[in-house]
Amino acid sequence: MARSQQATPTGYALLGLLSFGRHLTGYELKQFADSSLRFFYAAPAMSQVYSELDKLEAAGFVNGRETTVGERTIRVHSISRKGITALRRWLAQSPVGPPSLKHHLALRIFLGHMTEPGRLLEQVAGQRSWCEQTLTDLAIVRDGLEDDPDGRWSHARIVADWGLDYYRAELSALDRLASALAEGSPAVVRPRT
Amino acid sequence: MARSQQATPTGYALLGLLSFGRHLTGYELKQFADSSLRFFYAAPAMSQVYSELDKLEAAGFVNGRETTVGERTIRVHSISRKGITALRRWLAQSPVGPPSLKHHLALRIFLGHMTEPGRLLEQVAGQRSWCEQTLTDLAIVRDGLEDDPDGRWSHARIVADWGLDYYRAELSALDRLASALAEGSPAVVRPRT
DNA sequence: GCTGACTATTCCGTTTCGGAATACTCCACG
DNA sequence: CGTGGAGTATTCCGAAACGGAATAGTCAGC
Repeated sequence: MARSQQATPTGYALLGLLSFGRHLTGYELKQFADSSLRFFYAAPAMSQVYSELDKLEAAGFVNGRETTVGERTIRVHSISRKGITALRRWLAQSPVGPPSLKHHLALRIFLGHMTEPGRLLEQVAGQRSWCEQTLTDLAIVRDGLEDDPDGRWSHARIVADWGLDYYRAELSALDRLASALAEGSPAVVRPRT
Repeated sequence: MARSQQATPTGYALLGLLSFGRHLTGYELKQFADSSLRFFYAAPAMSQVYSELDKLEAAGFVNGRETTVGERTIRVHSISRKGITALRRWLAQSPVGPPSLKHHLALRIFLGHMTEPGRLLEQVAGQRSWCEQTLTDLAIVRDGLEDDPDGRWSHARIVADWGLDYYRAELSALDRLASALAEGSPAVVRPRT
């Protein structure tokens, strides 16, 4: 029976989205991920959403129901009782790894000896505006969670607030970074090796 | 000639490590990554270090030299002139994507409606101690960069300082997270702040 | 001379990414 | 109406990244 025991972390993340109780197509699930997971857990690729759904369904964790809309048949997914159990177990038992971060800008700075200082500052500025954008996007999401009669989204609110903290800190770290670079650069007339 | 044009991001990251001028085995390169990249750019798997080195060498970006040590032949790698050019070009031209983050703890919180509150707080505490550990590790690395006669590590210092900011912020966000959770579930007594 | 930690490399299967291809739906505009 | 473009829904494919285990030599200490 129990096929490959467990789903993959991404599988559980998607299962978790379904645990909010909605019945979603792969496409809708992807949209949901893009407006929630994306702020703290790199949203999976479209293709992966579908392949995970297949696997989750094979494991009996989600139920897929086909519906016909005009010419085409679409597949709507919901979490199964078995899926709920599996998810609970995973949440309770699987070790929580350290966050994994790929900070492309930090890599650029680290290798700053191979770059013109001006370019570096541009890149920091670019990052800064991305960060501001993300912050406003998140603020909008957070506001949308205000109206929550049955308390289903209370943890989502906590995470959103955490995210606001996180991105605000990111922003100010970016500013300090910019100063540090500006301080260091003008003095440094470097002969390129 | 030019095989697949460019290396992969991880390839460039490793090439960047070699750009500090040392001649390293795959193993040493991995160690170097583990003590530098790891703080801001998930260090690549051992296996990947070797496969990237192969690709970089095939592209002419690194020179591999075999040396014999007793019974075995080891391969020492250094960046080539062509590699330096390629790296510079990549740093100057490739767009700097947004940081990609997989915050496993945040996912757990987000799905908190499927978990016991106590378990959640434990997980936050676990994350907190990981974070403290990382912070002290990074502080040690940062100290080691103090002695830098030829200024080669000046950007590394800037990144290290940025990282200290980053992880300190992470830590306090974690504490606020813990309070938010504790508030929501009054049953639980909060451990020391 | 043995043992165990460290150095060095390779292999293999799975997970994840990313983008393109396909095709239907629905609405707005002429 | 009817057509075209934005949005919905799914699939395919190849490349990138991960992770852990297997193999094997080196070197120190006992």
